[in-house]
Amino acid sequence: MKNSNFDYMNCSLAQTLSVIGEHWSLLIIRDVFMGLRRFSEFQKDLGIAKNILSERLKRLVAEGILEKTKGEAGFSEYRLTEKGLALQPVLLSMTHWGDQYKPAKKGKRLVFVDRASGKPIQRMAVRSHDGRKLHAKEVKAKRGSGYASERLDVPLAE
Amino acid sequence: MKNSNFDYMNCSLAQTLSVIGEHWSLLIIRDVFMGLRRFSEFQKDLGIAKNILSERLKRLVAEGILEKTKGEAGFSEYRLTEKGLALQPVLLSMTHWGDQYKPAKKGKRLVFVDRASGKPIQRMAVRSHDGRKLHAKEVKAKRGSGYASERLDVPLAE
DNA sequence: CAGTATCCTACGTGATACTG
DNA sequence: CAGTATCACGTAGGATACTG
Repeated sequence: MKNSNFDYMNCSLAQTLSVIGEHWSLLIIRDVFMGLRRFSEFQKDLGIAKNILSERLKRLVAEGILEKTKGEAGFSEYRLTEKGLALQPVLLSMTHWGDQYKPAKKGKRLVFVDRASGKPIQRMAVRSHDGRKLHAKEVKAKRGSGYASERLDVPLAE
Repeated sequence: MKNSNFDYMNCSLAQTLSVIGEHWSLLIIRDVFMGLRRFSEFQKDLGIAKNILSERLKRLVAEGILEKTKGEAGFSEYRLTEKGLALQPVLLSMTHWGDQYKPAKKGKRLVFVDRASGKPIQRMAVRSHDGRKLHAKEVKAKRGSGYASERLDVPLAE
């Protein structure tokens, strides 16, 4: 790839990929969602080289997805910002897809529950304005005001 | 990375990343969602090298995400299988995040609508069993029956 | 503990030429 | 049109040693 990011593409998906679409970033973010906070925890959990981890954390902080603070014990800690927390639908959509199409033999590896009720959350789904679940083929894309390229104007999943 | 995939990790997210977590795959899938079907269309739209595109398409077909058929004109066509269509929540979650945090100057690049009503779909959101939208911090992870590693057992976004 | 600094290797990628 | 076959390159990534 020319410059290893997709900024030049006028596409929100590509924009997102330029930030998190790289081998380690999403896994680090997942770890933070799972409650890991410290450099050594990420390193142990992921088996990632320290120089790479250092670089990735720096990048995620620079992107405003993580924030670095000093923990009680005086060690550095990384936590999700709101921008980072907003990635949860992405993580859960991917996890649900993996649950369905790349399942573990014995059942789901993780179950996500509503902290208040303890009941599992719904599967991530696309919903119409009035809340009905939509199948992929019921959705189509239209140009928005920010649409800038000469990309083919074809309906989504026609 | 040792083997460029994450199969060794007991994690549905990592499983999903091993299939689509690579620079071009998701963008190809997006193109198919947008209605592109042919090798030359992908190549032109993405500016990807032909050998790479060939390899990626082969992989996506092998994974059961795309299926290759002969179109009317005798040319090869690629279409999404149900497994591929099931990735729509992933794509839309990423797109919505990009819309919010990496916006185009003039507004949304694409708007996704319910084909029947023409009205925009809802933003992708995590929902409780009874349909309430949940904030990231209201969700926590619990071990499922397929949980197999000695990973730290920490709550999600505690 | 939480990194930084090097070195080295392998793989993803791009460019180009060729084929059925 | 839809690929395949090579080659050449850059950089992400791993390993290791070192530091505040």
